Amino acid sequence: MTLSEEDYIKAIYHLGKGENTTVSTNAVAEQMDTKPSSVTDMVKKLSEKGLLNYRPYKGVSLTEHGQKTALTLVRKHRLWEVFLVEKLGFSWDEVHEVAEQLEHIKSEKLIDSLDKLLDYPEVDPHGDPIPSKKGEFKKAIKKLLSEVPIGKSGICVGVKDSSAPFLKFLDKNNIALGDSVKVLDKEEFDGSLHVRISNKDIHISQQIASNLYLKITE
Amino acid sequence: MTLSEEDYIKAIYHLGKGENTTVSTNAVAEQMDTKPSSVTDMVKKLSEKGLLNYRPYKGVSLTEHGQKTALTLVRKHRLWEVFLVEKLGFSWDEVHEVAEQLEHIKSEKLIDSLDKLLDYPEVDPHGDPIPSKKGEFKKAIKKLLSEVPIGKSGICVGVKDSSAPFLKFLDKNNIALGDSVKVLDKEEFDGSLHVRISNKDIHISQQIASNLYLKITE
DNA sequence: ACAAATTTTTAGTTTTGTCTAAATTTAAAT
DNA sequence: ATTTAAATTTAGACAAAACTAAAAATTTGT
Repeated sequence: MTLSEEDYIKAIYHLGKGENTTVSTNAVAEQMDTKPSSVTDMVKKLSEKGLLNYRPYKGVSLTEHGQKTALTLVRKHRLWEVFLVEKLGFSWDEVHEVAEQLEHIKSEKLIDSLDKLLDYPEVDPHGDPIPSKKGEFKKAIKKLLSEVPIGKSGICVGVKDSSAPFLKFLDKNNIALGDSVKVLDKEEFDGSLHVRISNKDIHISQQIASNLYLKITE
Repeated sequence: MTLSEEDYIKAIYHLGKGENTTVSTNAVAEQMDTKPSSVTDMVKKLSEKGLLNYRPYKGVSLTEHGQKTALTLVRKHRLWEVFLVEKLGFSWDEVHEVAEQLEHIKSEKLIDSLDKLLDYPEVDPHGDPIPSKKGEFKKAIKKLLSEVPIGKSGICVGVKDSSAPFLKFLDKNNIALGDSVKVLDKEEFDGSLHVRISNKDIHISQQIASNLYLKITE
């Protein structure tokens, strides 16, 4: 598999949102930041290789084999993201670009050892689940803080908005990846929340709450 | 810099043995496992980019800029090798192929953080020195055990021959990377050695001794 | 249902890095 | 000092992956 082929497989996987939906040539072109005609060419090649089901004018979907390939790439990408944050002190918004490169490294032993080093994490720094070696994974274990019901707790696993001002806010309030968060109360009229984060009670606006992802624990 | 360009720079660097010698087109072709005509093309391109000094029929050498680029690549390659051995449990002979891929990852922050994680190592698992961020490094600090004089000590940093039987021998005799070795005595007639490794005295044949590298400490 | 708009494909180029075969330059040998 | 051999370069072609412009198929609006 070339680098470019892998990128197409991943793009098609993500456009199908993990489900195995059929996606359009145009959608792939936009995702890949390329032209539809280029997509047609590549899609033909990949369907000849047995990775895609392609019907002209009708769109593409991943074959079993393509699905497996995509999951392996997602697994690699997300494990590297965990590594960058946990072991090298990268912040959430810095990891993507580097992981995008690292996910193409070919070595099964490398990725299995990395998995072990990181103690088999289940989610990446954005709260997205990491497929197992066999390609299985739990999905949608993360929720926006604003959608967590009163009384429930979770672990802070990611942000939706990774702009500097937002990250600065989190920093100022000592909110970090991995922190345990419990929703104590909600204000009806403005949607703001009272939460407990590492034994401190703080008041959080609706805007903030709708940009912070939790992995629900209880 | 493309992947291929980086590979040429590294090949030319290694052929010049770190010194800035002029190397021939044919030598580069052999090293890169490609044809001399391909080398000519690439070498022209790289000299236009200011990385190589090229005179037709006379060979190539690295410019200042090329030298710097090569050292950065070597630094990345060797740091990744240390990572693979120290953090992921790879053996000496498994690291090269993977490091060959990892060295192309582009992120200064990544490599600096890795350096820190590994506690700023000075040599890679084969005993070769790791250039600093600025491109400085000590050279030739490793010696074959067979060339270490009686009474001197060193740390086991690498092997010349990484065949399975040899590595198995090392394993059986509890010789591992990082072990401290002292040369006690030499037999004149067969070149075999009496050495002390982690408080055990053992007898080592000339063949073995001439395949084991030490970093001399005293 | 049919014309217009949109999407997708085809055909023909381009760039990067490679190759083969032929030509040229340099080095070696008598 | 020629001739021969070896090394190197040039010329022309090819595969991968992209692009542009034009043609064909599909979808949409009325």
